[in-house]
Amino acid sequence: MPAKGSDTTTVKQEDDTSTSIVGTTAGTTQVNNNNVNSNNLSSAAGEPFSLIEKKVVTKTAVPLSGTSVKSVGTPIIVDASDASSLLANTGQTLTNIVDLTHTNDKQFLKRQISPSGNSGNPVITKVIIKKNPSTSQPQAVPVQMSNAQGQTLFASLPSGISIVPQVQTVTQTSGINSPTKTVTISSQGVVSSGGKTILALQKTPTKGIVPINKIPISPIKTPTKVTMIPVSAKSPQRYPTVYSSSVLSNSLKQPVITMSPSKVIIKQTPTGVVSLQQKVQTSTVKTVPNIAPAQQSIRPVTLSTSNLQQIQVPGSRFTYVRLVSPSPGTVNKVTTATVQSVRSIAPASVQAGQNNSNQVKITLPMQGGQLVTSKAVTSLPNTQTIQRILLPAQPNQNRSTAPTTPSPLTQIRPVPSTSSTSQSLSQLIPGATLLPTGSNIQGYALVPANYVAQMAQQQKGPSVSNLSATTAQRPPSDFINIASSDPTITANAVARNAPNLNGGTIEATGARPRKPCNCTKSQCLKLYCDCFANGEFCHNCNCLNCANNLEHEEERSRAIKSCLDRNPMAFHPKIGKGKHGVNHRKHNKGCNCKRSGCLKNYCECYEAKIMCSSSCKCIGCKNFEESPERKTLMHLADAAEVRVQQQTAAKSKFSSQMSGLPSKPLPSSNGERLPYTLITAEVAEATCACLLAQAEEAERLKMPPVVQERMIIEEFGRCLMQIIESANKTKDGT
DNA sequence: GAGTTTGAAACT
DNA sequence: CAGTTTCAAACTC
Repeated sequence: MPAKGSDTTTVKQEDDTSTSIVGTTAGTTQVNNNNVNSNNLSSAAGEPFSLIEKKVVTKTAVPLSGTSVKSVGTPIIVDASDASSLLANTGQTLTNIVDLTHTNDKQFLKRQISPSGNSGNPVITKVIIKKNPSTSQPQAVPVQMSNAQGQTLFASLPSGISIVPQVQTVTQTSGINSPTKTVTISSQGVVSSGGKTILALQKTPTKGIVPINKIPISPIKTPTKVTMIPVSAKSPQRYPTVYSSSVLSNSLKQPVITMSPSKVIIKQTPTGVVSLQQKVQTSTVKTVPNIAPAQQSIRPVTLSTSNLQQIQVPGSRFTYVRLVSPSPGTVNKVTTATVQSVRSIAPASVQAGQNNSNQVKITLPMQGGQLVTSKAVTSLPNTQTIQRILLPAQPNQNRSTAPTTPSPLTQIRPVPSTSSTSQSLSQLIPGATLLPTGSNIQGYALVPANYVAQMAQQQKGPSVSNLSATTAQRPPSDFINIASSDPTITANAVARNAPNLNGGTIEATGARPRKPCNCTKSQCLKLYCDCFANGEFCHNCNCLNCANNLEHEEERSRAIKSCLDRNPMAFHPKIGKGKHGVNHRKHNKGCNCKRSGCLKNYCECYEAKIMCSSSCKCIGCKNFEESPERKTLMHLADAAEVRVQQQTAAKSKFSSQMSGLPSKPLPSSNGERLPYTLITAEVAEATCACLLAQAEEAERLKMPPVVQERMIIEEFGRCLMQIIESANKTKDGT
């Protein structure tokens, strides 16, 4: 479905991994899929251009359930003029971006380009890197696009970064039996296909394009190269942060895209960095596995002239800067703007002012339809040294049943630790934590994910202003990692993070109850440490000599790299989908149990509540479907769970009954404390008798034990009520 | 809470 | 890749 006014490029493609996402001329992007749960701003799609106000949607595609699309990447905006050199410089090749890697079809790229002689209209060239049909070498395919409206939508970006002010739709024909697929390139250059957000390369705006500032998306040293936006996928599961060794490795050196001869995979790094991962000799865009819908969208980002708060970590040579929303609103609002994710794609829009205005109004859809809007000074000086935009980290999770509660937005941005950064920092997303460029881990920083909620919790609900003030002085230990606050999220370490973390309670802030680690020797920098394995900072843990925090960021980064060197999949979820889909989870690596029969939590499969599979190398496994031992355990577990639930319910009921009563003894007129003074031995005895009678009655009715318990407890509640009533009557003389 | 068991991770 | 060691969680008492 070509967007109105957009050019259409038809691509014949054999691969059918794509569905369609259609953008509009307004720059909004709408996922063309019924499954899309766009909870807000979806109506914005199709909005025509306006000279007064333009909308640019920056978002990732919503995963499309029921499609085969697995990979949802990150829109990457690259200066087309640099594309070739980028490839050359990296010594690698980039071929598969939109999966346009077909080599034998002259129709590979049927371009229907608007007349370039569209006088007065800016002509923008987009470049898609694809495989050269004849040489199989990567090449940049420029696609000219003209703005049908002849309007300038985008102010100038930092040199090299551009936004194509209109959407281009690429229709893919996936072979004879495959339906036509559409790939749409949104106005930000986000190439999306079926929930996949794919790399788009765009040329710097040509003459006539009005500069705009945008969310900083550029490497510090080469401030225009890469934009990374959250990865998403269709699976309802949420999975741990994906660490990419190659990316990390590269990132530790140069902020460049990691590319491979055949594919670029946009992934997340350990620190939540959305990044790219190599994958060789594969023709399809690889899935970032099992990221829940909640993770699939770009977190709402509000550009604002936020207050910048520099955080000087004692003993650290880093200067951290974080943004705090200048809004005098509520904590919730700040939290929303900072860390909240949206379940479905909620397109954020950038509303550009009049041409040449250097203000951009960013409207960001928030969960629940709430919009947070703020104005931002958008001039992004070319001298800015922001190296990379690290967009929201995806929380770690491997439980398919995990609800998609908001996960924290985490952002990592290296910045120079000089005062000159203030201006550019003004565009940072609230909550961002910045690393100085001087760091040899520049390009990475650790973002205080969820810190707002944490602070709210720790500080017993401070106001926003307090939040802001205190944030600046918070020690790094208060910054937690990029992991999710999802109460049910479990992290990468599969088994250990199975369901009932911290007893299954959910923190008051809604943050996931994270089980504190107790590491003593690993400094929490090895995979032994669950926090580390989950891509999280230690926080409120019991570990000794912990280095899994901001204060040891370099060390931590090295450790991550080391882990990835050993095992590139080290930070991948251990539990993946089995052959039969989401409902058949499977331990990717399999367990290796010898003595536990795979029926204890030592076993990662068992702990993850999945059965052992052919991948397992366990001995004496009893964790299979027909295992009587397993069934027995399951029944026991179920019974226990029911019992706990009933007890909880009974407690709750009792509490509600008691809620109307004085919480502490009220002094009576004569100094007595009623009704408590009435609980004499006789009263207690009578109460016991009532309870016994109730127990007998329950037994006579042959109620299940749990029901009997409940009956007795309820009887006890009634007794108490009677006692209290009697006390009150006595007190009142009635 | 201390000690033991267990299996993944790390190491050789 | 296999064997061994280290480690921290799970478990037992």
